Amino acid sequence: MSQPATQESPAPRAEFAVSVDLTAVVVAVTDDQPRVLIVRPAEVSTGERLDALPSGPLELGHRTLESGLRAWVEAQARAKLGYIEQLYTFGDRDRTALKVPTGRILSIGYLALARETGAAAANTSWQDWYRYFPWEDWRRGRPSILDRLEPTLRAWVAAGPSRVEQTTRKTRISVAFGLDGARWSEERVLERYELLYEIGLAFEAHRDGSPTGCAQSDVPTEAQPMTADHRRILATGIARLRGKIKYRPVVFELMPPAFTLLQLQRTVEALAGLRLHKQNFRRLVAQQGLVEETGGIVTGTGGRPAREVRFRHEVLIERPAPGLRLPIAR
Amino acid sequence: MSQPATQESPAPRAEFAVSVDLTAVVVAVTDDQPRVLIVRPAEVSTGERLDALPSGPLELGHRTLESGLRAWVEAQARAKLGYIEQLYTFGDRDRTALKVPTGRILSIGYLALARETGAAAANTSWQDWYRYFPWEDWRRGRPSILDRLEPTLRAWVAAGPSRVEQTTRKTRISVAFGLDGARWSEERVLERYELLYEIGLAFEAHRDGSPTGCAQSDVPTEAQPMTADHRRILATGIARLRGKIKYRPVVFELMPPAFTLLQLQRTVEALAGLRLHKQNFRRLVAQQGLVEETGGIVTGTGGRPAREVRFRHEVLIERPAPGLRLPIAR
DNA sequence: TTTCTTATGCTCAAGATTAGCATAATAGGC
DNA sequence: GCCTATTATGCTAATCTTGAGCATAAGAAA
Repeated sequence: MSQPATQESPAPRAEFAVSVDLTAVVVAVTDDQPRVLIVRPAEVSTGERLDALPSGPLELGHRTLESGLRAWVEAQARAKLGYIEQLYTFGDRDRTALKVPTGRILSIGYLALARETGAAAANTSWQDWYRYFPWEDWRRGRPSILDRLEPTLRAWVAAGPSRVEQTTRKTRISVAFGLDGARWSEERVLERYELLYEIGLAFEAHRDGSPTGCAQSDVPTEAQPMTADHRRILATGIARLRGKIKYRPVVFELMPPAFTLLQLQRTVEALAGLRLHKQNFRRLVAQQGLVEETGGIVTGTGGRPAREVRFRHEVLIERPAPGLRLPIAR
Repeated sequence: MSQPATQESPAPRAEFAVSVDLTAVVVAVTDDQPRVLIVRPAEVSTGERLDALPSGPLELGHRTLESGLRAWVEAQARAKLGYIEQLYTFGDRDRTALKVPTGRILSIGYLALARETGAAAANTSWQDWYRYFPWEDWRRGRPSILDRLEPTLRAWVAAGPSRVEQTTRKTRISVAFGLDGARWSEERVLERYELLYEIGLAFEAHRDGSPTGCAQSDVPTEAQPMTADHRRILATGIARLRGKIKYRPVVFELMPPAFTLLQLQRTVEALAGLRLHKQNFRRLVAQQGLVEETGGIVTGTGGRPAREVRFRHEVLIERPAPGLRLPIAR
């Protein structure tokens, strides 16, 4: 056993070649659709042109990981990023089509929020994120693709090698996909994707040569795969964002400076993939003091004109961490 | 601008040497104190013997990052880890005493929960985490060290180069440290440490040669520093755990199989660094169905004997994701 | 036996949530 | 100009949740 790396250790030992990719999930909401910035690789070797997230290798010149990411994305998309947060670092040896016997590729995933600007740069485009996860959009009711996935999920449960394993599998699909009486939980995006990968219902599992529980022909064609582990990173980003909008005022990073309450609601609905109760949504926003009136009135909404509001930046100081509470003694 | 890394790209390019350290915050609670597994480096070169978290380099043999971490920690501490989750990946070029002009050290931090077993392995020990963050323990009221820190914080505010910057700084210290009427928020552990580092009230800032706003003599001596960026990783772990206990039943990973409600409360209090309201805490635990009676009675508590309870594992299936809710339309 | 300490049951008021109904104000078709 | 569809917004009743506390039970220590 070698010594742990400490302050006193010598220069980093290159046990093997590690290459670090900084990968971004850049989100915007336009026309009530959640969009993600996509890069189409210019080089085609296999004939497959898989969508990719903007990314690039960590370089010596990057002072911090975040500044490196910013540099790559801003160069590729010619857009300025606002809010950024790190998501997760992926480094499974076998979760890629590209097997490197002497090295390893790490992907450090980031979530960034932006406002879609008119023209995307060459080779980039904004894509509806439900293109990659059609089962995640419940705004018009339960997505029909779930009916097509369910038989394969059930078959995988039945194929469990033991009773105990079958029970475990049943619980997993019930909780993840809201089956057998369980409630759909919009935040379990990554859990669902990982389960589909494991079962073999994600194209990437077959591409990577991972062991799967079903045939490649069972993979639904309407769900677009992505290059490398990018769909996994995107799932992580969506899950994080869906969780975060509930306790931090991050939605406003996606809104124009002034907007109506319905626009705000539609944006949250687009992200959560759910319809929300209008009156209660408004009360929630009002009582938290998240917005203030600009004084403007927006007509042409097809009904009574709406008041125009803007984000109250003061809330960041006033109520910096809403969220849950412990029963604190005072 | 080079091409983004994609599935089709060749073997990873070693732009420069990247070495990846897997670092663990291993937490246990014993005698109502939150403890963290610490490694004392055997090699001493500078005369300083700084505490370190268990860690080791990512190696080719590690199938996943998590299994690599598990291997390192279990070898160093001779203990099995239970719950594990990834925290964050740190890679700031200049946040270490060790400047590597041709490479970079990444630290991937993990949080692991354990039960303290009798004897720690040689070179390892369990340390109270408030040894590194004495301002975080409010169980016996406001920690006095805050009185000693406050003048330097105020001086840093006053030293802001502009009125705007001074206001920003004032808000930052108020929110982070619960000054000027703001409420103490137990989750802002990392924010507080980062602010102290920036101001120069953390030893590590002086060690790293980072620009600081105060003299090294202002650094409080009762707060133990750590090697490399380990105190930053520990702060991240504490913050994550303090947040997580509110919406996931992770505390039970730290409890013995059977325990009393007061023991459970003291454990949560140890982690949160706060005193909790007893009756309300019990009601919370009861109404969520988190525990069930074992039938046992524990005497010798210094008062009326307590019922013995155990964690109800079924809750993981029944209520898989409590947390906040959006006003969903049904 | 008294006193202290902890365990546990119960209550009350305030606040937040869920699920509605009702009314106001515009656009568009006739 | 009038009716209707559509959206905006105000208001309410029932239900849950939370904060704070009182009262009693049952051991341990003096």
